[in-house]
Amino acid sequence: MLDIKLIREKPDFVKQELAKVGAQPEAIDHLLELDGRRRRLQHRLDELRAERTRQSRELARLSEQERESRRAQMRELSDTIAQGERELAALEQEVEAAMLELPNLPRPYVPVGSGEQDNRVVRSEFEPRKFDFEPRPHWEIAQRLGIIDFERGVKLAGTRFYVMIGAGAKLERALITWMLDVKIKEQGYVEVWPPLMVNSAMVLGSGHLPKFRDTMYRDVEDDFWFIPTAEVPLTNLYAGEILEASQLPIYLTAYTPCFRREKMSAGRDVRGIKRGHQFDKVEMVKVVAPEESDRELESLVDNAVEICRRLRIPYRVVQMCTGDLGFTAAAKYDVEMWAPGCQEWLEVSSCSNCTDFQARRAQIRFRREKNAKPEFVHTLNGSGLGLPRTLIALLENYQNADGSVTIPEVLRPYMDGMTVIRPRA
RNA sequence: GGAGAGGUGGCCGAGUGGUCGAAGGCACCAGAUUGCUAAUCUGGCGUACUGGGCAACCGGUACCGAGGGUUCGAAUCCCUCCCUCUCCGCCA
Repeated sequence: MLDIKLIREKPDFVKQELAKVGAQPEAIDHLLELDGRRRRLQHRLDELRAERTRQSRELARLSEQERESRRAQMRELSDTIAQGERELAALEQEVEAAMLELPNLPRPYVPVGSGEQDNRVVRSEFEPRKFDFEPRPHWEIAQRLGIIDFERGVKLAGTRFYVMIGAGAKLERALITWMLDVKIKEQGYVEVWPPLMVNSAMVLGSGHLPKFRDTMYRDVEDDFWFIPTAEVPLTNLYAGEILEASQLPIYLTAYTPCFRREKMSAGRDVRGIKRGHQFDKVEMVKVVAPEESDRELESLVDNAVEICRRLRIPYRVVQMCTGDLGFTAAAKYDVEMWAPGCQEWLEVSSCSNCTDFQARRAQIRFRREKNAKPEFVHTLNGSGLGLPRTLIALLENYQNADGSVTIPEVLRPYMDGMTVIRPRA
């Protein structure tokens, strides 16, 4: 959510920034009109209520007969107020709804652009491996090894589901545990095991509601939403709270399954494990003081990249232009791994500085000093990393001519010393 | 799922229709004071919106789990819901 005061004071600036991210600047005019009506009504109501309180207190001192004589007129005043309150509530809801639809504004240093084609590769490492055979796509590798069963996944749940079996399941678990260990032991994150379902206030706080309602699974009986990412529970961990400056920065990490309907991507990436309805992810979230967030984004990217480096898989970091920031991000970097089988760069992490956008929605604040005014924190999030795509890159980069897959060195201790996954007899 | 108890400011805790945003205590902050860690005194000490000073301030309104209702007036009465605790039932 944006700051309504900023919109009131610098509407032209806000419009200009919204245009950069591809939003409709006209929404601001409508919003200002609503907001003006809301404020005028609120002011009139405040005066009426003050008047009622004054008169009510007067009545308290009068005799029953005197009271009776003024009751009708008091009632009229009360009715006027009640009607105004209903109008105000409706207006407030309209303003709120309009505010919730506005995306975040970009940081000043983000390159202006209209879409993917304007993104910039800012760094990369490792040359793509030269194969002396035709590298296979991961679904072929996995099927030959018998570590991913696509047919039975469909049988159990439906399309976009798969089953990992034997060394595949173990490799998934090894990746999760290893990534968490790096986050916790080396990068200063606190491990969290959050609920996988949250209530609607939390999904609103993270910015997934109302706009991305259709992309999430939910329980129809109760107010439960399956998390599309651990960003939701982690960012909301301190929702509604006022933190002390000494508590910041807060670094959180969690491994969780994530659930997505993928309705908007119907028909895309249907092969393999690139885009499932359920997938594993190790997530990182930072809660920081506003002046730190730009710097913290850089280190968040470093934290994600470190996983790629240790796996020794070719990767690149892409800086998103204003047109590709998405709804909540004010600045964003994607980390992509090269998949030689699929012949594409796979987004394994997306690191965002959400500035105070989520903090406003979720009311996460902090005090610089004991009796200082509360200020909104800045929140950041990034994958560290997404499992399926990391696994794709791993299988495709570490495949051998005979169909076996070498296990990266860093993972061997987590695989009971296994060095190669070979086809099952 | 059933029965009972309860949800008040950072915490504890009063308040059962009328100057209650809410006593008191603790904690915290500022100052004063006592020549030791510490004690004592005074003052301050919620959030949001809003009007004015357009700054350190002064005023208005809202908020006592949430939402409705009764009333001239509700933290206080009524209804619904949510949550916590205790007991019972059920269950992985």
